[in-house]
Amino acid sequence: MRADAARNREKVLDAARELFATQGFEVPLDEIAGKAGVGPGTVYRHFPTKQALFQAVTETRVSAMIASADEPAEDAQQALFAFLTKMADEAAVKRDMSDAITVSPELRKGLHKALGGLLHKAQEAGTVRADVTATDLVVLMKGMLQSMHDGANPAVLLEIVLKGLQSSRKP
Amino acid sequence: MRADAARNREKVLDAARELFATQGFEVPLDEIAGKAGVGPGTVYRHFPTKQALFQAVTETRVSAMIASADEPAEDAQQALFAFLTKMADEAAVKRDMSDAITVSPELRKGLHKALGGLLHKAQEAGTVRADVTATDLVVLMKGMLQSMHDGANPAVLLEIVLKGLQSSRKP
DNA sequence: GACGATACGGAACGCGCGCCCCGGTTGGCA
DNA sequence: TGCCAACCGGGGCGCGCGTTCCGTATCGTC
Repeated sequence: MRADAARNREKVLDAARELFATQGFEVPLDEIAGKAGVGPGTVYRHFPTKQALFQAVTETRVSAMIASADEPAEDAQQALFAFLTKMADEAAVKRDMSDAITVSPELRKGLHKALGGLLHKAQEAGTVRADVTATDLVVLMKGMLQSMHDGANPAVLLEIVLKGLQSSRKP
Repeated sequence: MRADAARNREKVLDAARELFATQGFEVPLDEIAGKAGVGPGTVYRHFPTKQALFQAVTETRVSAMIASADEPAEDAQQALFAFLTKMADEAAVKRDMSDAITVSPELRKGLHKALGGLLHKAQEAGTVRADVTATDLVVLMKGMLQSMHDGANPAVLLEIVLKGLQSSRKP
């Protein structure tokens, strides 16, 4: 690959990282190109589609988060809640976290699997209500993450969801 | 108003009711016109904008719901939760309920006010966590209602939110 | 320093959709 | 029944945006 090509690729990725984070997936691709100081055609030389660029930007962060779900934990509920908190913290600052669930099937599936594992263990421990499915949780989180960008208090939202997830059994 | 005009107006409203309910606000206006058996121009003779048509369709239902919030109740928490349940039940069947919050500022304000009143009373009674604002609640509900159309179990989602809203004080 | 391959920029295309306009039609009053 | 105003259908415009195409500039090698 030619040197200027590699340089432009990085410029595009930098611009995309910032604009996807602040405006989400709906930011026009021409705006990304403009911020990167290149033409739209150049973007398409490096990424076949807008989705691919988005995935390139989010994949790293999301994959790291998913990987963190595999670490063994003592308290199953604690592990699940920590994961959800991590998601919420990320989404409170970067707008592309919630879009990743919608835009990229791969990332969605990955999240679904990671959440499913944590959820299952917490349910077996009896501390999280048993009638929630992994799909419910993914979708609920997507809605909650989006709500954070509409003027709601992210911390309060998260607390509500976490409390709501707890099993109703009285100890 | 001429007789055929009135008839067409009704046909448009009927088609809009059905399509907004099943597909939400993003349904193309031409599709509504097509289902009504009229041209797009005819729709615009009766409603100045797509938004106005949407509002005409949803206003009645939402206003009725808002009005029901004014009925005096014994149990403040019960009143709030009943209202939220009503919203969820409606949204589980009609897709335009959640869009109404986004599309129509009037309806959003109305909902905000109604929810704010119920919330305030429930918070005074101490049964609902005090750090939630009316805006938080509107936005949270919007996210939850949208989530219902993404494959989540509406009943479970609602229960999670209701439980999460309850005050943490141990009686 | 010249030449071929590679990459660039941005104009242009296609598409979807909200909205408007106009030639033709229809309803209801005299 | 005839006439005019009201109304209708649907083709078309404007716009935003993802994507592509191509003439031009740039890189790196011989």
